[in-house]
Amino acid sequence: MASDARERMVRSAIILLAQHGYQGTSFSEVLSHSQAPRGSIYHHFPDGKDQLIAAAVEVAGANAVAVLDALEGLPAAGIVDGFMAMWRAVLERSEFSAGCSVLAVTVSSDSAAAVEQAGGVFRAWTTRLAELLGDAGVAEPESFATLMIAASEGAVVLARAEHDLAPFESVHRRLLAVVG
Amino acid sequence: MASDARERMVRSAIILLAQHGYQGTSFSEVLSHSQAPRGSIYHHFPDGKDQLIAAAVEVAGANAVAVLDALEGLPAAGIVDGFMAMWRAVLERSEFSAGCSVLAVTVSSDSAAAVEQAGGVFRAWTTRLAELLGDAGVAEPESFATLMIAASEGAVVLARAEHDLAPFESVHRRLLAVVG
DNA sequence: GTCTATACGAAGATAGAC
DNA sequence: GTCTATCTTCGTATAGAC
Repeated sequence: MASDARERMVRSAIILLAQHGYQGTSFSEVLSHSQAPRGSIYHHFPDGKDQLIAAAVEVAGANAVAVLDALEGLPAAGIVDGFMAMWRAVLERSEFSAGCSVLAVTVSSDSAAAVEQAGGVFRAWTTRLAELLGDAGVAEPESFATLMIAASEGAVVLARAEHDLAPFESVHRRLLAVVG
Repeated sequence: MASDARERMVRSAIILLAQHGYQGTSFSEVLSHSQAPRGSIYHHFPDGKDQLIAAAVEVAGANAVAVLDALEGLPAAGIVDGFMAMWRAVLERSEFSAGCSVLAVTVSSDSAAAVEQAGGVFRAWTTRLAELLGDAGVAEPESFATLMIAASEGAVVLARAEHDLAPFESVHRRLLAVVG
């Protein structure tokens, strides 16, 4: 299928961003990872790399929102567990070689527009998570949602750097204690 | 002074890492930022970029440990405030263009050795912070220290992406509530 | 200890054939 | 819609003069 190539490239860009950051996500890497045909880069992304990265951030953001949506109606502890399980899966499946692609764009992109877009994604996550926590009866849901996003992002980085799930699990337990 | 050049280059590398990540910290950038003479790169860093980055991570790690040391003897809330003040200063002075250079190396370096070294720095911070918190009478000091490092690192990223100190301050307040 | 010059590869991007 | 070829710029690194 022809239009499959674009989707595969975006998906590969998300993975490569999560592993090696912005500059590590080169066209060559994306093409070899996605098995997409070389001549179709500027067909699908006429504005070049910026457009590819923007698509990747958008899709990565939407993916996490979908994970959050699936947690609707759960009690607070279930929401915490579900959200942390998503990040744990990233760490385990990649053997600590991948993290959050949106965070990677924030700290390693040279494009102000890309950072802005990442900020929008973080805001969307925080807003949706706060809704769920509020429905579950958590006090000050926005404040706890912000803590949860920040702590989980940081915990993923710590686990990656230390090649150890321990700091991630420690943060997970502490978040449960706070919300309990 | 001749031997000043090396120190200036390392200092510039720390700043550039915090702003643009690993690949954004090129020799050209480091040289123009540090005003160091071009011919002295491989004099001071015969092993090239890897050696420069390693020196930057080591110094950045030691700098934060020094900040922690200065908080010795304070009550728990003072330790939280002092640690968060360090990161707040980075965000404010850079107008949200800089974050943590050790985190940046973790997520955007292509060198496994550099990531290992970053992990060692995070461990050292956590250990020292846990000591201080334990002395201040905090229960489960290691677990809270890990949460604090993770949450502060994540909060810095959120504030950068959103160009707003609000998520950072929200996390700061929540950490105080947890420890208080 | 610092300089210039340069080698070599990889990056993003464009042109034009098919 | 995909291909090959090519351009330019930038990155790291080295050689050899001063």
